[in-house]
Amino acid sequence: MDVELSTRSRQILEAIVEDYIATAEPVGSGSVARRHALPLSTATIRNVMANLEEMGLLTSPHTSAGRVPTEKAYRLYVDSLVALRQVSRDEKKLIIRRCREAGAGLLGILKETSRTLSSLSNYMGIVVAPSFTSDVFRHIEFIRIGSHKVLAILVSSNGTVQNRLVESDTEFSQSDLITMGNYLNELMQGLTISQARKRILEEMHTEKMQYDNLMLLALRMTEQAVSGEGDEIFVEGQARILDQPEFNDVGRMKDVFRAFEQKGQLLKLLERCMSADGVQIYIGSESPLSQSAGVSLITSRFVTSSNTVGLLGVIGPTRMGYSSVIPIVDYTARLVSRMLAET
Amino acid sequence: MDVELSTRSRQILEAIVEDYIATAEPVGSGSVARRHALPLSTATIRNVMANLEEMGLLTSPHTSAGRVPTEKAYRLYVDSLVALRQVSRDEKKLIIRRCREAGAGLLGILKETSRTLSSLSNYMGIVVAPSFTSDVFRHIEFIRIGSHKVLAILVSSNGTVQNRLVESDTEFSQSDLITMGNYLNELMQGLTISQARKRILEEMHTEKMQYDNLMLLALRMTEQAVSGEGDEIFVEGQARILDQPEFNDVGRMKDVFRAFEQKGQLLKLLERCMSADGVQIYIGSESPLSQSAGVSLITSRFVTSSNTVGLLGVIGPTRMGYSSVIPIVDYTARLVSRMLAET
DNA sequence: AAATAGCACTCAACATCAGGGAGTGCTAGT
DNA sequence: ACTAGCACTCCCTGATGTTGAGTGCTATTT
Repeated sequence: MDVELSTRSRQILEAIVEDYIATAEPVGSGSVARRHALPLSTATIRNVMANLEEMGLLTSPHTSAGRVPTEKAYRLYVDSLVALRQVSRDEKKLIIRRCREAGAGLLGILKETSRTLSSLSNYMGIVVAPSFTSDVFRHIEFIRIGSHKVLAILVSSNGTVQNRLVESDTEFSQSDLITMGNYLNELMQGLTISQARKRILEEMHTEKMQYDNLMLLALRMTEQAVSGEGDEIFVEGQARILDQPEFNDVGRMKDVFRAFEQKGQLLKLLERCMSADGVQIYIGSESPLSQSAGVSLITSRFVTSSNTVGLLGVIGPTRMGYSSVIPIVDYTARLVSRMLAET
Repeated sequence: MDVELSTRSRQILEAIVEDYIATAEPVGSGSVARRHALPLSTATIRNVMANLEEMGLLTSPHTSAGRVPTEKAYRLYVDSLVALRQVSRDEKKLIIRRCREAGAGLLGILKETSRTLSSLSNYMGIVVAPSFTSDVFRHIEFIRIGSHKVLAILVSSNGTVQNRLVESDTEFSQSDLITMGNYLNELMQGLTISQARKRILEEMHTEKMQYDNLMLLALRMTEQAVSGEGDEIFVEGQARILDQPEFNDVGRMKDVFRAFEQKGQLLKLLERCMSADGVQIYIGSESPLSQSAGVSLITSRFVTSSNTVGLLGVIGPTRMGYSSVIPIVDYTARLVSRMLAET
């Protein structure tokens, strides 16, 4: 499959990919010769281009138009042609500053980060917060709200707070709530949230519990608090991709926006990206979002102080400025990890 | 300015507005006669239409096209022509069910409500959560997270929880934190969050505080927790308006999406809508979002159990199905208020 | 044999033009 | 006071022609 490519072919392919990324228009032999000052005639370039087309690296929208890179070409480009730009000092500063300024807990930082990613890349920035359930339990607290309402507040190690309003038939005194809290804090000490949940379910079926109404209720309430869906995902800069010429077509635009309507779905798709370390690049149909075609995804994982892992990245058209976006995603992931580690 | 309109003129205007709402296309004298079975010839209708145009209620995009209602016409239509549809039993059921199912605290309900509004109206649903700062303080709690990090958790009467991670130079023991909590709970009892904030600032300058380092720190931390921006606004169903033919134009679409990018801005604009009771209708340039033209806004306030007030509504094109959307917004606001009152 | 120049060919894009039709305004007749 | 009739306007559609960027092939040069 992977035919050997001569240096010249590679040069030309690179030129075409980069031209196309820059202009969004099919690039012809003429433009390549002109813009890249290769010591070759257009005819020669045409020959090479014909080869590349045969190899499935280029297509032409119609006979008398230039060529457009295929996904395979982008893949090749990303794997072995692209010269990654350095993240500039200014960009670094911006990322750091934004991170600092957010400062309202983990989620605040992550939300701001998705903004930053979007504004630096000029595409959509996304951040998937680390799953709450894989974080380590830190503290639970019950606060009496009404006669039959209790607010359960659950804090995990990375400082994320989940709260759940729970109704119950019985009425609790404040001291009941404290007793319950102590008991449960003991019970879940050092476990992850999902382990804690399992432990609670076990405990609920213990014999002694059948007679301790109070504790049984406490367990029930905690179970509810602990079983939060609450995985957060931040998508920012959707309006930005409207500037991309490929989305001038209303139909395509709808596709993209539809895809981002239900974040639940999105979350499931993105989970696949979290398996590997380092920057991951998904081009077009490789991307888990493939339903809405023509979209590429560049992601990297980050870790929190409590060793849970989240995902951040950029979504844009396949025709994306890989050379600058890849380093930005990489740098941002490292930086966020570092920032969170300080916590 | 408000010239008397004959019954016939009003009938015709109503017909035109409704036709245009249904079809999004300039409506001519022919269609009016056909679709609404008026006992009039097209010529007569034409005369009337010419009058209406002169009054600034209609415009024609060009000589040989039909007429399109102006904002003024919509205003008139909404004020005195429209026959409001009843909210159907099914719709009511849906609203209630969605509300029930959400159930994860105030914000959960509101988020779901914005979804519901969007799906029932087929436009964008928006909900502005009641401002946290005007709610009544209920409880504050400090939880030790790291050696120099404390998580301050602030609960208000309607069950909303704000949490803020605070760093400090001093190290606190758990019992310190409890003392602080007790003191502050006492101090802010019965105040609204913004009153509480004022109280704290006063207290910080009290003479006795200058010597009680612990309490001074506690106040500082609380001040941070209390000064949260955290006003939430939910916008749902943005993709839906892409189906509206007026937004087939990419430029206009961009406008709208841009406007919704920074929710902070949006919030400020919407505040204006919260002054009056009942359903508010803003047509085109009347709407606080007027920058992105051609948009109407229908809102109504709702109240929580602790008497703070929020806003909910629908955003759509000026050519909006007022007859069904107005009752939906009205009903939803009432229902949400009722649901929250039960808390 | 590899690179180039030359040339005929293709095809989207743009402009031009005519016919059709929906709609209008006006006038004269009921 | 309404309606019928009619000339007129102007968008829309489709047909037609032209242009130009780009191609593939072939003969020629290096």
